[in-house]
Amino acid sequence: METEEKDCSGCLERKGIRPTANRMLVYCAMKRSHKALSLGELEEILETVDKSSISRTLNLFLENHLLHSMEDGEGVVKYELCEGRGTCSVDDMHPHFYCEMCHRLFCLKTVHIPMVEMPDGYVVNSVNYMVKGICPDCSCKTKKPI
Amino acid sequence: METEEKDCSGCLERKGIRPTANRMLVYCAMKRSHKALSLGELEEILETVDKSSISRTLNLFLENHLLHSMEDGEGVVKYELCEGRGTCSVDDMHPHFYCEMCHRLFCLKTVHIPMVEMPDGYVVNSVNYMVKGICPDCSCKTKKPI
DNA sequence: GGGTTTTTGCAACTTGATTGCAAATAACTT
DNA sequence: AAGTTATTTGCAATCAAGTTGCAAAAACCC
Repeated sequence: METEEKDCSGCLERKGIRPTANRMLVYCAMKRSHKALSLGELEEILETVDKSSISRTLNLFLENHLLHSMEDGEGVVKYELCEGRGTCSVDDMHPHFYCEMCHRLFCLKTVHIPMVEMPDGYVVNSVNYMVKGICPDCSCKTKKPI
Repeated sequence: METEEKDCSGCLERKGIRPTANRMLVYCAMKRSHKALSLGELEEILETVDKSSISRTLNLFLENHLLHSMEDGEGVVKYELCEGRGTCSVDDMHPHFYCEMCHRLFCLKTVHIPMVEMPDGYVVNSVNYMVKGICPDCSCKTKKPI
């Protein structure tokens, strides 16, 4: 078994997830892609794995806090592996930027999400900070004369 | 015409939107509900208005910055009227909390969204701060013995 | 009132995602 | 190692949110 695969199966087993071939493919694909992926995007990458299996795998990973999800600005859910080994602490997360012009989603990995103080009684599992607007590429294309 | 309706039509006209009967119904429904609503929820409230008309109305309002949208944590888009008169500035917005147990969405109107510093070139139009976890109702129900 | 534009409702469609079920695979037991 | 059970997978069907084409209705403008 190659090292990448061995790494993956370790990560899954540590969470009590049986590392089947499909699950490792999903995990590795997400690890290799350094951005958030949707079910549809994973389907394109993993031609051999059925959509429904990917869907079930993602939900399994989600339940076991192996990844977190966010919506991409147009109603599509995207998934991203948690950085910290397993626990998806709020500090690990970064804001996302959705460009309303080119409809791309950017990970702002250099920016830290400030945590707000929650009213009593709320248990926080994850935080999504989504900024919408115009990305650098599009904003310079559309620069209006002043 | 009742005062509520007159208010609504004024708000729409100020934005250059013709205040038709349906549009006023949508606007008033959102004003009366003090939480974010989805297309489906509006459809239930406004039995007389067709889904497609509501959808077109929401998109029209969105384009004219009369409301802002966010995703509710399960891939459904929710809409909320902008607070400030018309301009939906980032300061007007509040975080939302999605309970992973009861699947409800809470508006944390007392909490202010901290603005992060964006890398150069990004034009910010809106910010969504979405916290996911367990709400007070559910967390006390599921309190585990220590 | 007559002509034009805008809005609306209906039905059909698109798309992302989930589910039922039987076949395939893996795990367990003796 | 064979038989038994449990888990996972692929396929097709289904669900649900949202949008679109189009003709009828309503509003607008002389």
